[in-house]
Amino acid sequence: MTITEVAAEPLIRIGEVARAAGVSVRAVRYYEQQGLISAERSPSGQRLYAPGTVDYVRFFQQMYAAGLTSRTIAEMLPCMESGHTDAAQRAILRTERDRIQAKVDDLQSALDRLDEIIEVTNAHP
Amino acid sequence: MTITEVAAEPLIRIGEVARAAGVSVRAVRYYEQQGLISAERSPSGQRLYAPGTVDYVRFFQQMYAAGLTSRTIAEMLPCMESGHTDAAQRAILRTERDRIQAKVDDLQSALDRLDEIIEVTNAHP
DNA sequence: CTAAAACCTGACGCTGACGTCAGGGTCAAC
DNA sequence: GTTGACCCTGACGTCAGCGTCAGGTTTTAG
Repeated sequence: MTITEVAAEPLIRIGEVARAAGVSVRAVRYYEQQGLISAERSPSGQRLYAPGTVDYVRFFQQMYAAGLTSRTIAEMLPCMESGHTDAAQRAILRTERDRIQAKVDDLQSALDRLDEIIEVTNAHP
Repeated sequence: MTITEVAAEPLIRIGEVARAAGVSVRAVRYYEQQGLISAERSPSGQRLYAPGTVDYVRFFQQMYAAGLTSRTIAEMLPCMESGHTDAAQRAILRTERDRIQAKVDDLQSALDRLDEIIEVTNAHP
Protein backbone atom coordinates (compact mmCIF):
# COMPACT_ATOMS: atom_id res chain seq x y z
CA MET A 1 0.00 0.00 0.00
CA THR A 2 1.66 3.18 -1.15
CA ILE A 3 1.08 6.50 0.50
CA THR A 4 -1.20 7.65 -2.28
CA GLU A 5 -3.66 4.77 -2.11
CA VAL A 6 -4.30 4.67 -5.84
CA ALA A 7 -4.31 0.96 -6.43
CA ALA A 8 -5.69 1.65 -9.92
CA GLU A 9 -8.11 -1.25 -10.09
CA PRO A 10 -8.21 -2.71 -13.58
CA LEU A 11 -10.93 -1.59 -15.92
CA ILE A 12 -13.44 -4.22 -16.91
CA ARG A 13 -15.30 -4.89 -20.11
CA ILE A 14 -19.02 -4.66 -20.67
CA GLY A 15 -19.65 -8.39 -20.34
CA GLU A 16 -18.21 -8.48 -16.87
CA VAL A 17 -20.22 -5.45 -15.79
CA ALA A 18 -23.38 -7.12 -17.06
CA ARG A 19 -22.69 -10.43 -15.35
CA ALA A 20 -21.68 -8.84 -12.07
CA ALA A 21 -24.78 -6.66 -11.98
CA GLY A 22 -27.12 -9.32 -13.27
CA VAL A 23 -28.32 -7.46 -16.35
CA SER A 24 -27.87 -7.88 -20.09
CA VAL A 25 -25.07 -6.33 -22.13
CA ARG A 26 -27.74 -4.53 -24.07
CA ALA A 27 -29.00 -2.94 -20.87
CA VAL A 28 -25.55 -1.60 -19.99
CA ARG A 29 -25.21 -0.02 -23.43
CA TYR A 30 -28.67 1.44 -22.96
CA TYR A 31 -27.68 3.03 -19.67
CA GLU A 32 -24.71 4.66 -21.35
CA GLN A 33 -26.96 5.93 -24.13
CA GLN A 34 -29.19 7.47 -21.48
CA GLY A 35 -26.25 9.24 -19.92
CA LEU A 36 -26.27 7.23 -16.72
CA ILE A 37 -22.76 5.83 -17.06
CA SER A 38 -19.72 6.55 -19.18
CA ALA A 39 -16.89 4.39 -20.38
CA GLU A 40 -13.37 4.75 -21.64
CA ARG A 41 -12.54 3.06 -24.89
CA SER A 42 -9.77 0.63 -25.68
CA PRO A 43 -7.73 1.33 -28.83
CA SER A 44 -9.99 -1.08 -30.69
CA GLY A 45 -13.12 0.68 -29.49
CA GLN A 46 -14.24 -1.62 -26.73
CA ARG A 47 -15.89 -0.05 -23.67
CA LEU A 48 -13.84 -0.15 -20.47
CA TYR A 49 -15.54 0.47 -17.17
CA ALA A 50 -14.36 1.21 -13.65
CA PRO A 51 -15.34 -1.65 -11.34
CA GLY A 52 -17.55 0.69 -9.35
CA THR A 53 -19.83 0.88 -12.35
CA VAL A 54 -21.35 -2.42 -11.22
CA ASP A 55 -22.76 -0.77 -8.11
CA TYR A 56 -24.25 2.00 -10.19
CA VAL A 57 -25.96 -0.49 -12.45
CA ARG A 58 -27.41 -2.29 -9.44
CA PHE A 59 -28.67 1.04 -8.17
CA PHE A 60 -30.28 1.79 -11.53
CA GLN A 61 -32.10 -1.52 -11.43
CA GLN A 62 -33.43 -0.73 -7.99
CA MET A 63 -34.66 2.66 -9.13
CA TYR A 64 -36.21 1.27 -12.30
CA ALA A 65 -38.04 -1.28 -10.20
CA ALA A 66 -39.31 1.60 -8.09
CA GLY A 67 -40.83 3.17 -11.18
CA LEU A 68 -38.26 5.88 -11.90
CA THR A 69 -37.35 6.71 -15.48
CA SER A 70 -33.86 7.03 -16.91
CA ARG A 71 -34.33 10.77 -17.07
CA THR A 72 -35.16 11.02 -13.38
CA ILE A 73 -32.29 8.79 -12.38
CA ALA A 74 -29.97 10.94 -14.47
CA GLU A 75 -31.18 13.99 -12.58
CA MET A 76 -30.37 12.37 -9.25
CA LEU A 77 -26.88 11.28 -10.22
CA PRO A 78 -25.08 14.54 -9.41
CA CYS A 79 -26.18 14.06 -5.81
CA MET A 80 -24.19 10.86 -5.64
CA GLU A 81 -21.10 11.74 -7.61
CA SER A 82 -20.07 15.10 -6.29
CA GLY A 83 -19.59 16.13 -2.71
CA HIS A 84 -21.59 19.31 -3.09
CA THR A 85 -25.22 19.39 -4.17
CA ASP A 86 -27.57 21.94 -5.51
CA ALA A 87 -30.78 22.83 -3.70
CA ALA A 88 -32.70 21.90 -6.85
CA GLN A 89 -30.99 18.53 -6.94
CA ARG A 90 -31.90 17.83 -3.35
CA ALA A 91 -35.46 18.81 -4.19
CA ILE A 92 -35.52 16.16 -6.90
CA LEU A 93 -34.34 13.58 -4.42
CA ARG A 94 -37.09 14.43 -1.99
CA THR A 95 -39.70 14.51 -4.74
CA GLU A 96 -38.77 11.04 -5.89
CA ARG A 97 -38.62 9.80 -2.34
CA ASP A 98 -42.16 11.05 -1.75
CA ARG A 99 -43.33 9.50 -5.00
CA ILE A 100 -41.98 6.13 -3.98
CA GLN A 101 -43.52 6.50 -0.54
CA ALA A 102 -46.89 7.19 -2.14
CA LYS A 103 -46.48 4.15 -4.32
CA VAL A 104 -45.67 2.01 -1.31
CA ASP A 105 -48.88 3.20 0.29
CA ASP A 106 -50.86 2.41 -2.86
CA LEU A 107 -49.39 -1.06 -3.02
CA GLN A 108 -50.10 -1.63 0.62
CA SER A 109 -53.77 -0.78 0.20
CA ALA A 110 -53.93 -3.01 -2.88
CA LEU A 111 -52.43 -5.73 -0.73
CA ASP A 112 -55.03 -5.19 1.97
CA ARG A 113 -57.75 -5.33 -0.65
CA LEU A 114 -56.48 -8.64 -1.96
CA ASP A 115 -56.25 -9.99 1.56
CA GLU A 116 -59.89 -9.10 2.09
CA ILE A 117 -60.84 -11.00 -1.04
CA ILE A 118 -58.73 -13.96 -0.04
CA GLU A 119 -60.44 -14.04 3.33
CA VAL A 120 -63.88 -14.02 1.74
CA THR A 121 -63.03 -16.72 -0.77
CA ASN A 122 -61.60 -18.86 1.99
CA ALA A 123 -64.82 -18.46 3.95
CA HIS A 124 -66.89 -19.53 0.91
CA PRO A 125 -64.98 -22.38 -0.67
CA MET B 1 -89.27 -1.59 -0.18
CA THR B 2 -90.99 -4.60 -1.58
CA ILE B 3 -90.44 -8.10 -0.31
CA THR B 4 -88.23 -9.01 -3.20
CA GLU B 5 -85.71 -6.21 -2.77
CA VAL B 6 -85.00 -5.83 -6.47
CA ALA B 7 -84.86 -2.10 -6.77
CA ALA B 8 -83.46 -2.56 -10.28
CA GLU B 9 -81.04 0.32 -10.20
CA PRO B 10 -80.97 2.07 -13.54
CA LEU B 11 -78.21 1.15 -15.95
CA ILE B 12 -75.71 3.87 -16.70
CA ARG B 13 -73.81 4.79 -19.83
CA ILE B 14 -70.12 4.64 -20.38
CA GLY B 15 -69.48 8.32 -19.76
CA GLU B 16 -70.98 8.13 -16.30
CA VAL B 17 -68.96 5.04 -15.47
CA ALA B 18 -65.80 6.82 -16.58
CA ARG B 19 -66.52 9.98 -14.61
CA ALA B 20 -67.55 8.12 -11.48
CA ALA B 21 -64.44 5.95 -11.55
CA GLY B 22 -62.10 8.71 -12.62
CA VAL B 23 -60.87 7.14 -15.83
CA SER B 24 -61.32 7.85 -19.52
CA VAL B 25 -64.09 6.47 -21.67
CA ARG B 26 -61.40 4.84 -23.76
CA ALA B 27 -60.15 3.01 -20.70
CA VAL B 28 -63.58 1.57 -19.94
CA ARG B 29 -63.90 0.27 -23.50
CA TYR B 30 -60.45 -1.22 -23.16
CA TYR B 31 -61.45 -3.06 -19.99
CA GLU B 32 -64.40 -4.55 -21.81
CA GLN B 33 -62.14 -5.59 -24.67
CA GLN B 34 -59.91 -7.32 -22.14
CA GLY B 35 -62.86 -9.23 -20.77
CA LEU B 36 -62.85 -7.48 -17.40
CA ILE B 37 -66.36 -6.08 -17.64
CA SER B 38 -69.40 -6.66 -19.82
CA ALA B 39 -72.23 -4.40 -20.86
CA GLU B 40 -75.71 -4.70 -22.16
CA ARG B 41 -76.54 -2.74 -25.25
CA SER B 42 -79.32 -0.28 -25.88
CA PRO B 43 -81.35 -0.77 -29.08
CA SER B 44 -79.08 1.77 -30.74
CA GLY B 45 -75.94 -0.04 -29.65
CA GLN B 46 -74.81 2.06 -26.70
CA ARG B 47 -73.22 0.27 -23.77
CA LEU B 48 -75.29 0.10 -20.59
CA TYR B 49 -73.59 -0.79 -17.33
CA ALA B 50 -74.80 -1.80 -13.92
CA PRO B 51 -73.84 0.86 -11.37
CA GLY B 52 -71.64 -1.64 -9.56
CA THR B 53 -69.33 -1.56 -12.57
CA VAL B 54 -67.86 1.63 -11.18
CA ASP B 55 -66.46 -0.24 -8.19
CA TYR B 56 -64.96 -2.84 -10.47
CA VAL B 57 -63.22 -0.16 -12.52
CA ARG B 58 -61.80 1.40 -9.36
CA PHE B 59 -60.57 -2.02 -8.35
CA PHE B 60 -58.92 -2.48 -11.75
CA GLN B 61 -57.12 0.82 -11.36
CA GLN B 62 -55.82 -0.24 -8.00
CA MET B 63 -54.55 -3.53 -9.40
CA TYR B 64 -52.99 -1.88 -12.45
CA ALA B 65 -51.21 0.51 -10.12
CA ALA B 66 -49.93 -2.53 -8.25
CA GLY B 67 -48.39 -3.83 -11.44
CA LEU B 68 -50.93 -6.50 -12.39
CA THR B 69 -51.81 -7.04 -16.04
CA SER B 70 -55.28 -7.26 -17.52
CA ARG B 71 -54.81 -10.98 -17.98
CA THR B 72 -54.01 -11.52 -14.32
CA ILE B 73 -56.89 -9.39 -13.17
CA ALA B 74 -59.19 -11.37 -15.44
CA GLU B 75 -57.98 -14.56 -13.78
CA MET B 76 -58.83 -13.22 -10.35
CA LEU B 77 -62.32 -12.05 -11.27
CA PRO B 78 -64.13 -15.36 -10.75
CA CYS B 79 -63.06 -15.17 -7.11
CA MET B 80 -65.06 -11.98 -6.71
CA GLU B 81 -68.13 -12.67 -8.80
CA SER B 82 -69.18 -16.14 -7.77
CA GLY B 83 -69.71 -17.46 -4.29
CA HIS B 84 -67.72 -20.61 -4.87
CA THR B 85 -64.09 -20.60 -5.91
CA ASP B 86 -61.72 -23.05 -7.43
CA ALA B 87 -58.52 -24.08 -5.66
CA ALA B 88 -56.57 -22.91 -8.70
CA GLN B 89 -58.26 -19.53 -8.55
CA ARG B 90 -57.43 -19.12 -4.91
CA ALA B 91 -53.85 -20.03 -5.77
CA ILE B 92 -53.75 -17.20 -8.28
CA LEU B 93 -54.94 -14.81 -5.61
CA ARG B 94 -52.22 -15.85 -3.23
CA THR B 95 -49.58 -15.72 -5.95
CA GLU B 96 -50.49 -12.17 -6.83
CA ARG B 97 -50.68 -11.23 -3.20
CA ASP B 98 -47.15 -12.51 -2.70
CA ARG B 99 -45.94 -10.72 -5.80
CA ILE B 100 -47.30 -7.44 -4.53
CA GLN B 101 -45.77 -8.08 -1.13
CA ALA B 102 -42.40 -8.64 -2.76
CA LYS B 103 -42.80 -5.43 -4.70
CA VAL B 104 -43.61 -3.55 -1.53
CA ASP B 105 -40.41 -4.87 -0.02
CA ASP B 106 -38.42 -3.81 -3.10
CA LEU B 107 -39.88 -0.34 -3.00
CA GLN B 108 -39.21 -0.07 0.70
CA SER B 109 -35.54 -0.87 0.23
CA ALA B 110 -35.36 1.58 -2.67
CA LEU B 111 -36.87 4.12 -0.31
CA ASP B 112 -34.29 3.37 2.35
CA ARG B 113 -31.55 3.74 -0.24
CA LEU B 114 -32.82 7.14 -1.29
CA ASP B 115 -33.09 8.20 2.33
CA GLU B 116 -29.43 7.28 2.81
CA ILE B 117 -28.46 9.41 -0.13
CA ILE B 118 -30.59 12.29 1.09
CA GLU B 119 -28.92 12.11 4.48
CA VAL B 120 -25.48 12.21 2.92
CA THR B 121 -26.30 15.12 0.64
CA ASN B 122 -27.77 17.02 3.55
CA ALA B 123 -24.55 16.47 5.49
CA HIS B 124 -22.48 17.79 2.58
CA PRO B 125 -24.38 20.75 1.19
C1' DC C 1 -86.02 21.33 -34.93
C1' DT C 2 -81.41 21.97 -34.43
C1' DA C 3 -76.96 22.17 -32.37
C1' DA C 4 -74.08 20.43 -28.95
C1' DA C 5 -72.79 16.62 -26.28
C1' DA C 6 -72.20 11.87 -26.02
C1' DC C 7 -71.74 7.46 -28.14
C1' DC C 8 -70.11 4.05 -31.79
C1' DT C 9 -66.30 1.28 -34.53
C1' DG C 10 -61.88 0.79 -36.34
C1' DA C 11 -57.18 1.71 -36.43
C1' DC C 12 -52.82 3.99 -35.88
C1' DG C 13 -49.65 6.35 -32.28
C1' DC C 14 -47.11 6.63 -28.06
C1' DT C 15 -43.81 5.59 -24.23
C1' DG C 16 -39.81 3.07 -21.96
C1' DA C 17 -36.61 -0.41 -21.18
C1' DC C 18 -34.84 -3.16 -23.27
C1' DG C 19 -34.74 -7.95 -26.97
C1' DT C 20 -33.04 -9.29 -31.12
C1' DC C 21 -31.31 -9.66 -35.68
C1' DA C 22 -27.81 -8.13 -39.31
C1' DG C 23 -23.30 -7.57 -40.58
C1' DG C 24 -18.77 -7.13 -39.19
C1' DG C 25 -14.14 -6.39 -36.09
C1' DT C 26 -10.82 -8.41 -32.18
C1' DC C 27 -8.30 -11.50 -29.55
C1' DA C 28 -6.47 -15.31 -26.79
C1' DA C 29 -6.16 -20.34 -27.23
C1' DC C 30 -4.99 -24.41 -29.50
C1' DG D 1 -4.69 -20.21 -38.69
C1' DT D 2 -8.82 -20.93 -37.34
C1' DT D 3 -12.26 -21.50 -34.01
C1' DG D 4 -15.05 -19.52 -30.72
C1' DA D 5 -16.03 -16.10 -27.23
C1' DC D 6 -16.56 -11.46 -26.88
C1' DC D 7 -17.12 -6.85 -28.66
C1' DC D 8 -18.98 -3.09 -32.01
C1' DT D 9 -22.80 -0.12 -34.48
C1' DG D 10 -27.26 0.56 -36.29
C1' DA D 11 -31.94 -0.30 -36.45
C1' DC D 12 -36.27 -2.59 -36.09
C1' DG D 13 -39.44 -5.38 -32.75
C1' DT D 14 -42.11 -5.91 -28.32
C1' DC D 15 -45.60 -5.23 -24.82
C1' DA D 16 -49.36 -2.84 -22.21
C1' DG D 17 -52.50 0.56 -21.28
C1' DC D 18 -54.30 3.52 -23.02
C1' DG D 19 -54.43 8.53 -26.31
C1' DT D 20 -56.11 10.19 -30.37
C1' DC D 21 -57.83 10.99 -34.91
C1' DA D 22 -61.43 9.77 -38.59
C1' DG D 23 -65.91 9.36 -39.94
C1' DG D 24 -70.50 8.42 -38.67
C1' DT D 25 -74.97 7.72 -35.43
C1' DT D 26 -77.67 8.97 -31.21
C1' DT D 27 -79.31 11.45 -27.36
C1' DT D 28 -80.30 15.59 -25.00
C1' DA D 29 -81.02 20.57 -24.17
C1' DG D 30 -83.17 24.72 -25.57
